[in-house]
Amino acid sequence: MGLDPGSPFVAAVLDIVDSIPPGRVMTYGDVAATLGSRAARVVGQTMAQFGADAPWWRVIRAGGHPPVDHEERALEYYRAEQTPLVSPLRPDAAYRVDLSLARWRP
DNA sequence: ACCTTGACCACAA
DNA sequence: CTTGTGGCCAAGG
Repeated sequence: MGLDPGSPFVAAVLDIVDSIPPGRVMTYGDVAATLGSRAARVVGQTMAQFGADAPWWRVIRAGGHPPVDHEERALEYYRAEQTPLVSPLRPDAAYRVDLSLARWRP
């Protein structure tokens, strides 16, 4: 179940993700919009199924949060790539990427 | 053709 | 911060 692996949409999404430079990010919606689409969810499905060999941590949600259930692994990449983060005000709150600095627009 | 399922999004309360 | 609502779109049943 899932997307067609041969779909042009899938290939296009992965091309864009591969083009995001280290330390920068795009939102799911940004990737879709770059393809002239509003299918942010389908971008998410694409990453879930075919994103393992792509820099998946550079595609995040519109609020700056990394993909659900991948926050810990993503953080390691952000530290290594010097991706600008927004430190939580409260220690228990989730971290976010600083989109105003890190957002990449092709 | 209808319904459900998602690494989603915007907005309101 | 949290929920809820409505919208989006491809794939599969």
